[in-house]
Amino acid sequence: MTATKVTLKDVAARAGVSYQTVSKVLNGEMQVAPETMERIQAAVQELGYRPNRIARNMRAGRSFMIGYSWTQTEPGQVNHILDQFLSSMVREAGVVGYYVLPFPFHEGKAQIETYRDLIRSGNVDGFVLSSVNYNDPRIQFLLKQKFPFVAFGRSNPDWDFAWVDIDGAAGTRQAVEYLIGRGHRRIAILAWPEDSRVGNDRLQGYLEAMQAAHIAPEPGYVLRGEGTFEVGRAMTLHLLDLPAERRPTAIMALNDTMAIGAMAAARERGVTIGTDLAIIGFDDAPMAQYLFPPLSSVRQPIAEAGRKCVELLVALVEGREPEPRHVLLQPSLIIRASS
Amino acid sequence: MTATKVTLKDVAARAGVSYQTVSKVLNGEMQVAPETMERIQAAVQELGYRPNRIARNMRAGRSFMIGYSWTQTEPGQVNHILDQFLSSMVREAGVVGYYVLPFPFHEGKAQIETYRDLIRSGNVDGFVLSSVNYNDPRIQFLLKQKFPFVAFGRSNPDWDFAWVDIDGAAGTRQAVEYLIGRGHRRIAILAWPEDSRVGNDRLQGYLEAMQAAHIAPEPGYVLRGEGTFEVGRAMTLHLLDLPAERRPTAIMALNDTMAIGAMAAARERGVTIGTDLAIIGFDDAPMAQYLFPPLSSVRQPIAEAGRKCVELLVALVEGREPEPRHVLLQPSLIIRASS
DNA sequence: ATGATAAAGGCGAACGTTCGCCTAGAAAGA
DNA sequence: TCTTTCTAGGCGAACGTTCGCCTTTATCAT
Repeated sequence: MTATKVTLKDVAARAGVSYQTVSKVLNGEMQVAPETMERIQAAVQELGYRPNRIARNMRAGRSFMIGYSWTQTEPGQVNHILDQFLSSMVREAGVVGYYVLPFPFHEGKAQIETYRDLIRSGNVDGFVLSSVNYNDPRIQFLLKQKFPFVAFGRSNPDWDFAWVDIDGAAGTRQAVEYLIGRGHRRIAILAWPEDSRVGNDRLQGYLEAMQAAHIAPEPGYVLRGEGTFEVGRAMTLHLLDLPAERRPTAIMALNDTMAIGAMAAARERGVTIGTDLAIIGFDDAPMAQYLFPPLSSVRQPIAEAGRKCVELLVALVEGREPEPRHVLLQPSLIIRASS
Repeated sequence: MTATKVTLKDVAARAGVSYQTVSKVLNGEMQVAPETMERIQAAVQELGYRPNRIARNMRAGRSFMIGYSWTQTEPGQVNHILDQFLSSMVREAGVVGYYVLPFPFHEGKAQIETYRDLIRSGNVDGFVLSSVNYNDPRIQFLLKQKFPFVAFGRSNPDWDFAWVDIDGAAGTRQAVEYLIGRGHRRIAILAWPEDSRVGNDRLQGYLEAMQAAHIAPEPGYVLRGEGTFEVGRAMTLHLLDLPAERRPTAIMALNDTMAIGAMAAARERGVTIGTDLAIIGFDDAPMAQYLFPPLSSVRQPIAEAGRKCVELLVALVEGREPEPRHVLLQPSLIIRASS
């Protein structure tokens, strides 16, 4: 039916005014006689006019697009984050007249080239970065280019840029405090390699909680490795094979996948989870509640983070100083039968 | 540094030709003297020129964007599909010069309005639909508008449109055949409500496999309900509480969430999964391998589906007839300890 | 009556491309 | 020598907006 695109000129012709007038009226930039107003609105309705976004962007000299790219998880890993994070960004962006543009993730040098190309071709007005780590080359590049971006996650402390993050230390601290409150003293932590900023943050919360409770940190209780099921399982087997007086009574894992590995190890050693050994994970993966026993975990306000990223970025893009420039969101501890 | 946008005119000025000539040379639509060619290429390099995508689209009268929207899962549900599906679409689209535009999902009448707006504003050249079901209003609308789209999933048989789907019946059939091969005769299925096209497809595979093995379909073995943990658990409790001679020895669930509910029920009744009761799920959720015991499941080639959707859609958008017009991908059975 | 002011709306230009047609000069054929 | 045919490249126009400035007519105070 209305197959052909309807433009300002079509509306103008029908309303009997110039097309520029229609534009101004629709944008509320002009006073017109009430009857003219009505004629224009009627024409818009009848023809089903919508401003052409491309032409509008062309004129505006920008794209009203937010670039976003994510590291695809290996098969077998979950990205339960993406759905919530992206959905909330898309929604929030829509409210303020933007869209989110997902683009392919590339490793290595090609990655920066991708960002450069998107900037040069005018494809995006700004970026949201995720999977941020120390010395992130994207941050380095975008700072140098003075191109607007918001990082979901922190990086080097001496770099100044807008970020949104979840307070990983607070999450772990809360969990460990809970364990201490339940009488645990021998609490081990399954941590990540030292080059992980997120891992170090979360580990920090453990150290703080232990110190606050005046529990001397047993050196062998901080284990580091990749955050996989296998690593979590192996670490836990090692812990459970310690002599009885040094064997931990609780294990904090920096993500649920490791926690599930820990659960498998406990099962193998005939240790009852929840009574003999408390286990708490991090992320509150959707499956956590269905495990046996259901896994306690630290839940992150992902949707809120997505909203905030967009909010800060749009401010930057439009030349306003975002207030505040850094957002640290609080996770919450979800207690289930595993602890 | 190169903060200001560099345009064709900048390149042209530096190369000493008209900007239209630069355009044609870069698009390979014109023969020029080798030295001119070199000068142009040098200028492009030195200035870091990239064609402005908005202007290009403006001229082309289209957006080179593929609209995509998905139903956000309730908290507690997993969307492990999204990561793979979207990533593969984005990648494939990039290869052929398109981007994927995610837009907010709306329920009810507002949904069609969203699609209509995207079309009228020239925001997208076509759509990929997911979560398709019978009588899908989006399909109805887009067919009437003659606007290009590809559905990931089938709908009413008498509607003619391009789709990509995963052969759910084949997946279930394979799984049930496997169970029969292992000697099971009393096989129950945790199915979905009758208004689910996907659910009916998958159920069909069960019926076919049973019939092919000449196993009379026990009426009480086909249970229907929402695909949640709780429903799966309740159905399984019911099955396990049947008198011994009618109690099933195997359960096929139409998704992993129900299968996990079934596992919980078995545990509650002291039934050993894998020996006393075989359980097979569907989807091969990332967690399936880490459950206890690891859950057998039907894995779907999601990334391949995403690629195919884009491939078909781009053909439609560019006026070619996609060949073939329907793609039915085969899932594969992953056997683990639960069966 | 006269000039100032406001209200209502018109008009040209520009954003950065691509497309189609045109032209100047050189080479080639008659 | 004159016409034709290439070759290399130029030029105007258009896509659909928005923006700034201008014009016309009516209104008002002096």
